[in-house]
Order: sequence, then structure tokens, then C-alpha cells
Amino acid sequence: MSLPHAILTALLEKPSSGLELTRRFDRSIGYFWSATHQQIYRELGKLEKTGLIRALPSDVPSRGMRKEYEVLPQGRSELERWVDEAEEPRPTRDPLPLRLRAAGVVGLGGLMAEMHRHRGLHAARLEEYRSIERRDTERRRGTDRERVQRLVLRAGIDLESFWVTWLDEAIGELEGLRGVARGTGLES
Amino acid sequence: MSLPHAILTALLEKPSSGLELTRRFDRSIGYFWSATHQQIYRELGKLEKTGLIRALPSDVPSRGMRKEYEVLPQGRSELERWVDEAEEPRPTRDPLPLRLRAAGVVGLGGLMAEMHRHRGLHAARLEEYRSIERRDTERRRGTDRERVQRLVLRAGIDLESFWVTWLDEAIGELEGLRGVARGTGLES
DNA sequence: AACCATTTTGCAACTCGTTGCATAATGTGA
DNA sequence: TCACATTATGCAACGAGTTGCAAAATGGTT
Repeated sequence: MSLPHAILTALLEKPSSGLELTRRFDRSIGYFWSATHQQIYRELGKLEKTGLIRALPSDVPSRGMRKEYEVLPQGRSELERWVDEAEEPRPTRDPLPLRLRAAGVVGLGGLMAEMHRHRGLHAARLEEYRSIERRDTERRRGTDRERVQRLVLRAGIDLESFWVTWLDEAIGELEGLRGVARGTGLES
Repeated sequence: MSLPHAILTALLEKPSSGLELTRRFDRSIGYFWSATHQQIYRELGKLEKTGLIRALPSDVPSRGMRKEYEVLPQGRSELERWVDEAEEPRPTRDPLPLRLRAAGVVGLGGLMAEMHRHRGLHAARLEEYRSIERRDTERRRGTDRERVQRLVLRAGIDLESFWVTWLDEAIGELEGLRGVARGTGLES
């Protein structure tokens, strides 16, 4: 149960509407938890009904009309509770290494192209994160909150670095194998 | 849609029963895709109904009786198709960095303990993977399939290394901050 | 005013994953 | 042979995430 807490965190940092939240999830928050606008609206509804957040009173409740939310004391307590809680690390779920393993059985097929493509995507994201980090370091002296956020950003950077490094290694090793195309080696 | 393909891969490597599969998912396959026995049984049912796998004919179909499955040609084709397919990298979803970010707003509370605990869990898993790698390197000369599997293992190793390294850095930096307990700094 | 694109919110249906429990076969010791 | 743990398969309900679509407000353009 992380989505409601991610939303509470975001709203505490800055009260927002559903769409604003969606955009913020595409950026910083999304480094480690992504969500679509439908998930977010649904969750905002639940959080409002259970009294953890409320819509700012200025807004009329009608479809298609912008609605800003803020966190209530109850919501803040719930977030504190969640931060304290013991929670096991999630098992990693990523299809690419899995597909590589499958390729070990049925042959590489077009997987090399995919690995190059993913390498590119991760490298691009890595560069993006790094430029954000550079900007942040220049500008700010650093409150505690900002330092914590930079630690999270660092996790994003290191994780993307991991992918790029691993993909480079894997691509290199696979090109050294006898059979690259399907039907010429790996599936034997 | 990775679970059915993970199962197809596992069954191609070695025909197995549901429970055997579950155990293999707890080990090597599970490095990048975990699954509970219920998921596996359900999926085996679907795969059988759609003709991608079949139960070995020797076994009587009755509850509580061991049933081994093997992949049919159709299933192999489906796996080949999947390996070729273009698929976007999954957005990472891990609650720990998220909780750290939340701690930036509501205070650390008991999160430091959690970070130490997770550090321990990741380090243990890292050590386990490394010992597997050592064993594999000694024993085997290395067919193509085994080399590919070792690349996947390497991904597991590098990923766990990332966590250990990042957690060490984060823990170090957080201990340097003024306020560690809730109510003494971070939430200001 | 009629039209159109954009912004913002939302519903419904679906798939995937988790949890708790049930049931049948098998093996082991008293 | 009775009881009990273990192995193995499975159902049902729920929760989380995805996809496709709809609809109300807003702000131009003609």
C-alpha cells in the first residue's frame, strides 16, 4: 500500500489538483513510484472519503472542474505511521533479464536490438537525472528536506547507472558468442 | 505479461510440476520475476487450456496429485515471439526511497532502523548470489545457455550491490543531519 | 454563436498479484 | 491403524495497476 502514501507525501509538500499530481508523479515522485491519472483520481476519492485529505473549500464539486486537495491531520498521522512501519523489500520484477534467460533457450531473435534500445533509454534517463542533480547542487544551500530528496534522486541515478553498466556488459558478452541470430546457436 | 513466459522458459529448461516451479521461482528465476504458487497454478491452467503446454500423460488428473507439464510447439513459438517483441522498461516501484522522501516531510521516526534492516537483507542476498556465482564459475566450462544465465545472475548481483551501496550512503548522510528522531528537525 | 482543441475529472472493465483458506495424497511415528 | 506433518493442488475474495473511453469546463478561432 504505497500509492496513498505517495500521494499524501506529495500533497504535504504542496497541495495540488489531480492533474498536477499526475504530472509530479511523472517527474520526481515517479523515480520510485509511478501512477496513472486514473489511479490517482480513484485514490484521491478514497482518501477524501476516509478523511485523510480534503478538497479546498473554494472549489465547486462538479465534473471537469479543477479541485485542489490538502492533507488533514489524520492523513499526516497515517503517513507517519507508514514511515515507521516494517515492510519487506519488494521482489524486483523486470522482464528484460527474463527475456534474456528465455533467449538462452529459444535463441536471441531480435533481443539484441531490444537491449541496445533499453540501454539508450536508461542512458537518457540517467543523463536527465544527472542534470537535475547538477542544477540542484548549484542553486541550493540545502535544507534537510532537500538533502533527503537529493538522496532519493541519487538512488535514481545509481539505479539507472546499474542498468547502463549491466546492459553494456551483457551486450558485449553476447556479441562474443557464436550464435547471435535465432537458429544458429543459443537454442542448442 | 511476463509470468506465462517465465513459466514457459522454466518448463523448457526442465519439465516440472507446479510446486517444483514454485521452488524454482524462489531461486534463480525469481531474481527478476517472483510468483506465488497460486499465481503459478492459475497460469498453468490457462496455458494448458490454450494449448501452449500439456500435462505429461502419465499423470491422473485429480486434486492433490502431482502433475508434470511440458511445453508444446505452440508454446515455444509464443516464447520466441515474446523475446522478439518491443517492450518498454517497467517503471521502478520500491517503497523504501518513497518512505525516505515522506520522512523528509514528517520526520524520520523509525526509518533509520528500517534502512539498516534492509541494508542487511540486501547484503545477505548479495552474498548468496555471489556464492552461487563462485560455484558456477568453478564447475562449468560454460555452454551458451549457462553463460546467458550467468549474465542474469550478474544483474542480480549488481542490483543488490546498488542497494547496499546506496543504503550505506543514505544512512551515513542521514546520521550527519541535525534531527534524527521525529520532532527534532526533519519536518521543519 | 458554432466549432474545436485542451484541460481536468471521472467511470468501467480488465488483468495481474496477494492472502487466506480448503482439500487430497503421501509418508512417518506411536 | 490412527494421528499428524508434509507435499501438492486448488478456490475465492480482494487489492493494485492498466486501458479505453466519456464528459464537463475552458479558451480560442472563425
